[in-house]
Amino acid sequence: MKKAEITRLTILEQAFDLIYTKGYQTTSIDDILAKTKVTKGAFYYHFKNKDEMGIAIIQELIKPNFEHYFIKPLLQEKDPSTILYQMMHDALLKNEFLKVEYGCPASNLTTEMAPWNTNFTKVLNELALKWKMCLEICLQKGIEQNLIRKDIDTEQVAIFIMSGYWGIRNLGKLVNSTKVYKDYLKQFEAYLNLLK
Amino acid sequence: MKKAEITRLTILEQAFDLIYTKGYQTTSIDDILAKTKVTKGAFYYHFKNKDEMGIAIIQELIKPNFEHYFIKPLLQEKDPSTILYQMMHDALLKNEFLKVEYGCPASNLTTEMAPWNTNFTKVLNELALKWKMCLEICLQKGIEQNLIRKDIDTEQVAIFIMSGYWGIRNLGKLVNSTKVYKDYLKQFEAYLNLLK
DNA sequence: TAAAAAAAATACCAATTGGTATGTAATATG
DNA sequence: CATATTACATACCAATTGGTATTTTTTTTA
Repeated sequence: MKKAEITRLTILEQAFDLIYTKGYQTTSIDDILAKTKVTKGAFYYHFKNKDEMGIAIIQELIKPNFEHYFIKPLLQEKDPSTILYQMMHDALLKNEFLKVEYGCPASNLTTEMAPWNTNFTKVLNELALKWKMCLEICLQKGIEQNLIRKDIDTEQVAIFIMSGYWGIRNLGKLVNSTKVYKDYLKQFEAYLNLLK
Repeated sequence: MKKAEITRLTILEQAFDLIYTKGYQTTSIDDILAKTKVTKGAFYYHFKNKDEMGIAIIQELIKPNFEHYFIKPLLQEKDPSTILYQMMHDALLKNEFLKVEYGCPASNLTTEMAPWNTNFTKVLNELALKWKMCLEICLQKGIEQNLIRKDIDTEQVAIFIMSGYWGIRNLGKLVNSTKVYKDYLKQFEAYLNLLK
């Protein structure tokens, strides 16, 4: 790996940490420079401006993690309710990338940026849409294999699952404890049984 | 109503609008002054600083609305599943205070402020806790009246309901359409039937 | 190894931020 | 009606913000 690439990646990773813990707007470029020990010249050599860096963080750090924990599991050849429970369980309790006290990075950014920054929202929307689509595909396959009831509306179910995830992340952040995750998972399991 | 009180309330209401639509940090005091046509002297006569105003908005504007839509319905003498569905339905579709494209003000503030402002988080946490408690009380009464299964864990259910609400607010904000609210409500109804 | 291009360092800047100091008008009170 | 207090107005400020211009160092390439 080239030295320049390392610099760039360092900026992205450390900036992600700051933004994830403090929020995008409260993280100043000077904060990032102080943490990375990179100079302003180097920073602006790699990124046109702060927002471009923010988008790069989503694309190059958040997205891969998202693919791993939220998309890949859905493509397995197992029965959907097992898959969905496993996905939720691992996303909440096995993902060391995410910390309960800081919530979900993508959800945080959505809330913070949606009202005034369309670039961020566009990228985040793509992630959400992909997740929804894959959830639906997973459910549809289940229907075809008689593992899921035929009369469910896959879009409705996908939306219900997504909102549950985002919400519990937010609640976890508020109370700062994984206890709520575990409570949530129990009810999620009960809900999934409805689909069979 | 005294003139000074009107000034104060104007600031709170207009500032709420700005913060709800743009976020707390992106709303500057000068923004608020421009919108309200109040001078800086007047502003700082009524509020010690920006954060004190923020807290006042939660206590004096958000909280009453919250009590009306999220607490009061729960105290009715009806069967819980009807109450809960009605509460969710009205909160999402009947509350003109809240707009789909801007999400839930309390949830927005939680996400934005939690990592770095303990004052805000404390007040918001109180709201969340009260909601949870009242949800549990509502369910407990249902159990005693044989309207709700005895074997449910009221805390778990309360947590599941809360996260669903927050999540769907976030999703609504992302896609900017009440369609997801309606989809969500359908599945919420199905989930509530599980409790009977 | 010299020139060119890439990468990084340094110094600077205008705009905005939340907040203060001080002055003045309006209102209440005795 | 005099005085005190409340309510608001104006002008100012230090700190921070994202960003730029310029120079220097490092690396690549011919």
